[in-house]
Amino acid sequence: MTKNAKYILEIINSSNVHLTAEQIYLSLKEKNKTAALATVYNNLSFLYKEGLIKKISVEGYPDCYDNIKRHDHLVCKKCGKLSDIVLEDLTGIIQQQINIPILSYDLKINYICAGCQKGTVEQRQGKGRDKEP
Amino acid sequence: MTKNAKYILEIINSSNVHLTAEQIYLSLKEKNKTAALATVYNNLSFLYKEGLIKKISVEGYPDCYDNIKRHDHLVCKKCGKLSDIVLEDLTGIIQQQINIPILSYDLKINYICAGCQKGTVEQRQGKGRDKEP
DNA sequence: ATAAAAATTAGAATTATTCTAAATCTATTC
DNA sequence: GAATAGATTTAGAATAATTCTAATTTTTAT
Repeated sequence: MTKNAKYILEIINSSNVHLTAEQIYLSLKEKNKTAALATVYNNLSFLYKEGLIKKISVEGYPDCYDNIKRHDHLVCKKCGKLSDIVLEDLTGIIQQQINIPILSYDLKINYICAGCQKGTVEQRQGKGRDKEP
Repeated sequence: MTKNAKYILEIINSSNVHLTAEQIYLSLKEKNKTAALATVYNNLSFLYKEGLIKKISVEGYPDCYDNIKRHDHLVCKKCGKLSDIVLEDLTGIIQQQINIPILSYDLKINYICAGCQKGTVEQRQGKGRDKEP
């Protein structure tokens, strides 16, 4: 594993939020001034193939990266906020109902976060320009 | 609801696969020769906001659209194939473990599809150019 | 029939990501 | 320790998906 790959893995594992490639790039630059965004993508792709990190896709937002500890996600339907939650392992319940062996599963739970309930939270930055008024 | 929106909803609801915006555009053109891709995006966005369709994100592949009947998804980790599966509703089990009210959930189950087990399936077309040799 | 509002179109623009080719770094051999 | 091969990184061009803009067309209400 190269130095950059190690740094990037460290950044992901020590973060308590879900970072995008761009955010990881900014963080990597603190350790390695000359790092390029392409290096981040190269290494993310390598780490992902090796199964050392997870990738999370939420519709309307850029992919972000996560550690591989088993956990699920909460997604706020209003502001897009993504957070971790640990629920019981559902593999057994799911496997009972499928005849093919399952490798793993991704569970995203949609809700409205506390901030959005109150109505005073700005939207998470999604793709493209601004979304709604 | 406009004519195009109706057509698009019909296309999504009557399809037994998961269509991308591009595929919906091609399908829409059969009904409406002059349709533009932007119209497809406009209407998908409208239908999504109205809760009339679902949007599915799989890392590495363009978003695709789905009907709103409750069901889960199988994702082949090798070729990216996305298919439907109906499992028991897990809302109860999940809600028991969370104090905030949940709206819904998205469950994606990772497996290796029959074709990939045998080894003779071409990869689903993802983003960018070709992936691996 | 006319005016106002909404939807559509075509194409430019944007964002996230991948690719390319040259440059740099690393490890290995003599 | 220099020469070399291989891997990694860099910088920027290229691409794909999606969004935006502004002009045009369609629909609706008057």
